[in-house]
Parts: sequence; structure tokens; C-alpha cells
Amino acid sequence: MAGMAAAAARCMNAACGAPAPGVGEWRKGWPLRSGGFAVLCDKCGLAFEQLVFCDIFHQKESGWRDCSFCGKRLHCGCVASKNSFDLLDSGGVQCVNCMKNPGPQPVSCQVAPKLFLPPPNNQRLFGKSDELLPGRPLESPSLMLDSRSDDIAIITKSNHPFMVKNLEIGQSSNILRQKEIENGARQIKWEQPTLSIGDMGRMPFLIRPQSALESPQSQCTRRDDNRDPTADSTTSESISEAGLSMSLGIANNGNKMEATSTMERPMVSPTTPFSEGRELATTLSPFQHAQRARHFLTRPPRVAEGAAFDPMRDGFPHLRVARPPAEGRGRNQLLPRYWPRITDQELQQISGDSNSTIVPLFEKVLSASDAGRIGRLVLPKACAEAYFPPISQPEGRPLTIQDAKGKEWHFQFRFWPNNNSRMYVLEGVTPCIQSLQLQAGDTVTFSRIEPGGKLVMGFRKATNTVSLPVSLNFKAILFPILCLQLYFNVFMLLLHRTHRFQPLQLVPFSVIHSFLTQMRIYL
DNA sequence: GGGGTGCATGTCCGT
DNA sequence: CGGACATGCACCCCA
Repeated sequence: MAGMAAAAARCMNAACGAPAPGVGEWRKGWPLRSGGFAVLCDKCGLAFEQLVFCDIFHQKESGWRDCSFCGKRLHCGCVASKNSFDLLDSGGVQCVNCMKNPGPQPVSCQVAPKLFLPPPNNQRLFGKSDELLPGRPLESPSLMLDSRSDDIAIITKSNHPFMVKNLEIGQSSNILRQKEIENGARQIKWEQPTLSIGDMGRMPFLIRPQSALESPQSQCTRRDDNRDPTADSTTSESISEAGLSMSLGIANNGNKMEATSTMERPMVSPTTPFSEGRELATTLSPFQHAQRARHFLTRPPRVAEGAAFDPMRDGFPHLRVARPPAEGRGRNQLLPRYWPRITDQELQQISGDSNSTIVPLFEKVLSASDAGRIGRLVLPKACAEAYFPPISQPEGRPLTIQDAKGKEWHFQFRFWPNNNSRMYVLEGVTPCIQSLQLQAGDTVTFSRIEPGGKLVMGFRKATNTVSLPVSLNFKAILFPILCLQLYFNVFMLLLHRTHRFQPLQLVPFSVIHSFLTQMRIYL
């Protein structure tokens, strides 16, 4: 720490700025963008270590709120304080002490504002809407690119830092930028909605647009689901009342799915500045789960009431959006890898012409054993407990599944005791998997039809199930041919100009290219 | 002997 | 380090 003291003659807390202390020690503070750590005096350093950071640094700042349970003052607007509180789905905040000792929910769903709100899980990660932060009621976040480094900072108009997160090098090149349109209802205009796959892979999640797919009632139900998961049986009851009938919807055909896959059409949601890290791993290689999820604490862009992003309306009908789970017991524990990535177009296909609404619940990439001949589909524990009917016996209970063609499949939903835990499986899936020709790497998406609570199980083929050798052969053959034709056309054009030679009327390159594009052959 | 079932175990990942 | 999950394997049943 002596070296740190030599590097900074004063405490690096701007509110303190104490000179080199005569007593006490320098302490290590927050990590610096340039490397190393901030050097703090003993007082500030101790405050930082003991999570009273904001009491020292931001006494005069806005963004102070009271814990909904104990009333403790919490600062909710800075990086250092983000671990000291939790945002409640029903509104308000909760300090870490109350998080460890949960009590009754202080706010009912009627209290929650009826404005657009991100799904509860998003609220946990994004933060609340501005109207819920009395300290900054009218401030709007702007996603800005820090030109000095590869940082992304969400900064309010008052330059009050809300979130600053170091990102890896190269991530800033295709950063999404949003601009507020000051006139009217504060709509959001997005520029350059193109992200590299690398960028997309680092995005913690893509927010699900709060479109017409969810009724206000469902939002209210979701907030109610914030109750004790073990005591909450809303979902299971709805499922039970629906006779445990599920629909197996072919959410897409093969070609169309590939056209909307994340490989070829990176998921871009203007309402979502960040996505989860597993996205890329899941997309590029369903068998590789090397990437770790990155959860950033940030806020959703301000969207006016009724102005929620509509992919169809805004020209993004094929976006494969990672939709945070809508509700369910234990949904807060659902890993982002299981968040359903289903396009609104697929949702519409499942729902058909009816007025029903499809609520995506979760999805799973089939493993080799899932798609094998054993006929057992291992279900993620959190998902099974959150969205499937509760079972107390290992034998479980039968589930009748109906596909898009009206054919019903009979599964057995059960669990195995496993290391003092449970391992949930769906048995008897072999006929279904064989009929639908599912393979390891394909994705099964579980959704629910509202109203009624019927569950839907769609699927999509893995992006890389396209036979690469065949595809490569196509390219290996067609690419030289196209190159030759291009050169030939140029040669003919030169002959025409120099010798008034009438060029041969070959098929224009653009036409061939268009044809190949329609065949989804990209060179 | 083949297939199904239940459990055990190793690996991965989140905390 | 513990939980979740993929997968291996032993056991059982049946043709």
C-alpha cells in the first residue's frame, strides 16, 4: 500500500481529497480503468470496504431511497451501491439485510405503476424505471461510448453515473447507440442496430418487449409470483386446471428458422443494451458452454407508455429475442441459458389465428442423451420446478402433449433423487423426437398459451445442423464459377469498349447472387 | 441379448 | 465448494 500512497498524494475520493495521511493507512478502493485500484485514505477506504461507500461519497447526490422493509436509506444510483440493495418486482428497493431475511411483500401489485415495465427479472438486472426512482424522476439514461477507452457508460443527463462497466477490447466498435427524440412521448430511436457476434455474445440478455403478448393481468400475476416460491401454486394450478395439456408447436420450418437464426441474424433488440454471455456459446455451438453470463446492472431505455418496442411494428419480426422468463416459482433462479429465444413470428405461428397469447417460459438445447434412444429429456431443475406441475413422488405424473398437427404425445414428468436433490426428466420422448427428427443441439422451447395455461413445446433446429460439407462443397464449386463469370463479364465489357465487341448476354452476376441469397447460400 | 429403469458419478458452472 | 446436469452403468424384465 505504500506504493499506492506514493502514486497518489491525495485520497482519490473526490469528495474527500485528503492529503497523504499522517495517521492510518492508504486503502485499496475501486478498480481503475487504467489498471490498479483507487487509493483511498483510511477513512474512505474503510467506508468503501464496509459498504458504506455512498454514505461517504454521495451524501448530497440524488437517488437515495428507503428500504421497503426496514426503512434504511439506500443509494441506488451508483456503481458501488449496486450490491447493497435489490430491486423489488413490486417496486421499491430492499437492502441486503432484508434480502437475507425475507419478509412479507410490502407492496401489492395494484401499487405498481401501470406504465411499461420490463419483466421482473429484467428489473432485477436493469433497475427500475425512472418513475420509481424519486431522486431522478425525469432523468433519462443515454447509452454513450466513452472514447477514451473501451467502456460503455450509461449516463444520465445530469451526468450522474448510473452504471459504468468495463468491457473487453473490441466491444465498442459496434456499440448500440440510442438517441432520445425529445419531442412527443420520449420515444427511443436506435442507430446502427448491428452488432458483431462477439458483441452479441457478451450481452447479458435481450429484453422481451412488453408487447400485446402479455396482458396487464399477467403482469400483475407475475408480481404476485414474487411471493414465497414454495407457497406459490399459481402456475401449477393453472397448468393443472388446463388438464396438463401441452401443444407441441412446430415453431418454424427448417429454412425459415435458419433465416431467423442468431447466427445469420444477430439478435438485436433496441430495448436491450446488453445480452448475456452464454448467447454466443449457445448459438455457435450448442455443445459448448464455455462462456459465462455477464450481468450488468443497468436500466432499460425510457419508453413511453404504450410505446413498448414491437418487433413487428418496428421492422424486426424475426429477431430471436432472449426472453426472460415471464413468471413461475423460482424464476429468479432461472439461468439465462434457459431463457426462451423465440421470435414473435414463431409465437404467432404457435398461437395461430386465435386470440391466444404465447408466453415463452424456457428452452433447452437437447443433449446427446436427451436426443438419444433412452427417451429421457432431462429438464432443468429450476425450470421444472418453476413451470411444471409440482410432483412429490418420483413417479411423477403424466403429461399429454399435443403437437401443431393435433397429435398428442404422452410423456411422464418425474424426477430422480440425486445427491439430496432432484433431477427432473421427461420420459417417453423417443417417439416425439424421432417423429420430429430432433437431434442433439436442437432446441426445445416451452411456452404457455394464455388464457388457459396450456403449455406449448416448440422446437427449432440447431443453426449448424446444416450439413457443412455439403454447404462447403456448394461454396467451393459456386464461388469459383461466380468469380470466373465476374471476370468474364468484365472481360466482355472491356472488349465491348475497346473493340466494339458485342458482349455475350450472360446471366447478370447480381441475378445469380440474388438467387443464391434466396437459397441461403452466402459466399 | 436387447431394451428399459433407476441410480451413481464425473464434470461443469455459479456462488 | 456445492449444486446442476450429462452420462455411464448396473440391474431387471421380457422376448
